Amino acid sequence: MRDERALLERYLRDRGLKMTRARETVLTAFLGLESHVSVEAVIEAARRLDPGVGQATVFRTVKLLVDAGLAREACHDDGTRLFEHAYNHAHHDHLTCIRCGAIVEFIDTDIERAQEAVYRRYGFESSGHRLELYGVCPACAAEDTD
Amino acid sequence: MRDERALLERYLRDRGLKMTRARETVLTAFLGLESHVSVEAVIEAARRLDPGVGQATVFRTVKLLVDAGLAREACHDDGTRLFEHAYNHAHHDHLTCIRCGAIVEFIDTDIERAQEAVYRRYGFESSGHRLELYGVCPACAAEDTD
DNA sequence: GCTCAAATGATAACCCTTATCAATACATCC
DNA sequence: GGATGTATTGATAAGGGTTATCATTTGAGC
Repeated sequence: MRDERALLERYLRDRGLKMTRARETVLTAFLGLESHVSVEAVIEAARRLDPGVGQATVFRTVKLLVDAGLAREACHDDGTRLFEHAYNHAHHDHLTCIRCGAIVEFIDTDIERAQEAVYRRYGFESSGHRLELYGVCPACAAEDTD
Repeated sequence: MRDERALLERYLRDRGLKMTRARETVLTAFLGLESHVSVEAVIEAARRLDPGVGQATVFRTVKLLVDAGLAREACHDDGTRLFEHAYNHAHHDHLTCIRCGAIVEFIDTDIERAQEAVYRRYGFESSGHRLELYGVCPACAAEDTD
């Protein structure tokens, strides 16, 4: 939390922007939530800390957090964007259960390596990727056989 | 085209739905377009065949095409959904240039294999995945060094 | 052909997100 | 510490893409 705040302050200062109470509230709210949160969830959390926070401000601040490297946009399947922590959270991919929505975060070095090979094959410079695996988790699969 | 039409007809018949002129128009329009089209593009193409087609109908029919296995939803990064052909189009992933938007379709058996290993590791039944690699294509990278 | 449910198209509504703008708060300079 | 000028705020409206509503039309089976 201390680190994140310092990171955001530096990001703002470097661009002539200001550290405000609203931005601090949104940052605290976001850090207190688990992964894969919608902006709406951040709005609710922020208003528990300070009911006066406007939703436009939260949208703007979440975008700032992404630019500052504190948040990262995750999957957005139904038109709603989801965000997750990016600071001190190593890169990972997602394995999602299509029944119950459970999300497993994983990292697989074989996949990463193979992706690098694809970049080389087509002469692209890598700048990131998004991998979502979909399936049925063990618990939901067990229900099917009951 | 004949196959696709037959496929759609069977899909509709099995569900007590009807093959209509509008649905035929949308199917023809969609099949005549290249990969990664927005619904708006399908609307334009459909209205070139039959100006009277309503946009709500195109949205509904594209969804039908997805359910029938003729179309597949591709990436949707800016809030707009994109669709691509799914019939007689082998599974593939996408490598996208973040500068010029060029899209390379590729299939990599190493990645596919490694994904299967991830499913096994977590006990999930596979039901599909989405992989988008982002980078800078050779042409755009060359411009940077000019 | 008749019948009846499904489908259409025009329109309004919906959701998420962004723009507008007067009022306010912040950081800097004195 | 206080004035100054710009960034920021929050309320509201607007925007874009998608979906719901509903009277009218169309299709498939009898």
